[in-house]
Amino acid sequence: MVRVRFAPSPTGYLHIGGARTALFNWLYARKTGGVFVLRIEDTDQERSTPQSLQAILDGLDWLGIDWDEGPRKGGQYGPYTQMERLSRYREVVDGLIAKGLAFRDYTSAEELKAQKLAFAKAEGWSEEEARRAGFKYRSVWRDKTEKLDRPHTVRFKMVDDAGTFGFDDLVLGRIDKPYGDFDDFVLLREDGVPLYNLGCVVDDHDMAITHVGRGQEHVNSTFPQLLLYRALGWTPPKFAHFPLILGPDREKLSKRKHPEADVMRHKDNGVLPDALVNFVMRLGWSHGNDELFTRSELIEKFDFSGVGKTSGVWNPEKLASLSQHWLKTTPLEAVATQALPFFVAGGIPEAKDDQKLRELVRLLRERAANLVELAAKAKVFYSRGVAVDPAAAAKHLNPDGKKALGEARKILETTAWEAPALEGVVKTVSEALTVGMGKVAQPIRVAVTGGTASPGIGETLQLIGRDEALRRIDAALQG
RNA sequence: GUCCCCGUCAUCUAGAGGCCUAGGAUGGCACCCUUUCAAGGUGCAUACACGGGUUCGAAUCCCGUCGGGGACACCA
Repeated sequence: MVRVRFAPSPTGYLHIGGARTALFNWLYARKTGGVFVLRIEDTDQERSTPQSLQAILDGLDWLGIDWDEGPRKGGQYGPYTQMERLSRYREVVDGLIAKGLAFRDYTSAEELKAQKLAFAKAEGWSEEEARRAGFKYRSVWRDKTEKLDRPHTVRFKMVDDAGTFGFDDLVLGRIDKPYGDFDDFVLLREDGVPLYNLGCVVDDHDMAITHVGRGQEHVNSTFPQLLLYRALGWTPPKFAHFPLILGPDREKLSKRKHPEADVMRHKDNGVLPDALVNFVMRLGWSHGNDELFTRSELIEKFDFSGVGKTSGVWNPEKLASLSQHWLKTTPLEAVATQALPFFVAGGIPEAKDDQKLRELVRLLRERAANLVELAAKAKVFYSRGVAVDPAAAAKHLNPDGKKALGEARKILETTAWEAPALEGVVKTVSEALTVGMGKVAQPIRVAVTGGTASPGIGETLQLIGRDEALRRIDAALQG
């Protein structure tokens, strides 16, 4: 039974990279009939907030990623929030200490920092560069067993071995590193709260996780984790490290530098969740030459073997293109429902979930890349009167244009107000005046919409409504 | 700096030694369609980072160089 997890820390909104990690894992669970666990890694007390947790849950909900165990759901392996599992970490750590595989380190943070600095100085590094001076920490307490009544961390006693160790990554292949590359790393802080490596390993084991899929930034932390599994006598899960998503500047997509890193920003931009999912999937995963995937196709086709190794750069044009595609192909009802808030927010407070909304969505979604654009184009169908673009007027409401418009107005007066009949008026007038249909349709379009671009003129007139359309034409004739 | 990962069109990628005069998608350009816009159709331009090997044959395997990214916390 496959059991995978997504383990965000609630320190901000749902990040695009996190969302894709969640997606890959979720897809794998759904494909294999396995279980998708949502675990909250809230051990960073400084930064974790309930609001962030909510934001992450909202993001997953919006994307349509549901979990089988975790917050709101429960499950037999709970609790699924790390701060509720403190006693378990303590228990595991005590066992490690008893076996001499971990130790209490009474070195204070200040002392440690001083050691680092001294080392850096000896190596010729400046104070700012101390963290990358290559300092490998071996505590003076690592072989001592006494228990003092003083604040201490618990550290893993790094194995001293000249050799290397490693693992077979499902996407990267074999990776090995020397033991000497690692510190006596911290398991438990002074306050008894676990660090990432400990919490992650204990929880993945306790929750019976079979596959750990995460971003490539975690490759290096896999090594200490591997050692922990060994020390605890547990079998490690399989690991799959996914390539990173880079911003347009080719650096890792970060909340700080890249606004597009926020999943919900795309919702606000009027992108459909299926479009964002499709886009983000193709960043780092492929299935032959396929580009478009429905949710069920993704479930059917996803596999870690299709995940690539190279980081992908965010491509807004492609997102826009996919956004438009999904806008056009998603069932009309669903699009209309999602469009309504954008109408209201976009200056059409009177918009309702009615026939008019659906008709507008049907016509306008062919011409918009997202719901924001769609709502903007819909505005003219609700307003009283319309502001005519001067450039459009100059081009199409010249004397010839007005003549055609006047002719059309006369016939419109007695025409049944339905798209096909209204469309026919254009033809009638163009034949009567022996001019092209564009010479008739464009003046009408400019008169009733204020601009040169709109859906078919018949549909446009019908949706604006007889009275309002004639009123706008009269205004244009007089202008 | 050290270690790890990666390196095919501008971008996302297909490609598992001959199927490749390297394919698809997005973007760009042109044309077609056309009452506008959009969509759609057709076509064009643009890539195997570089240098050595291995092989009858390399985008595919090996080595080196260069380039990019990531990790180096009592963050995750």
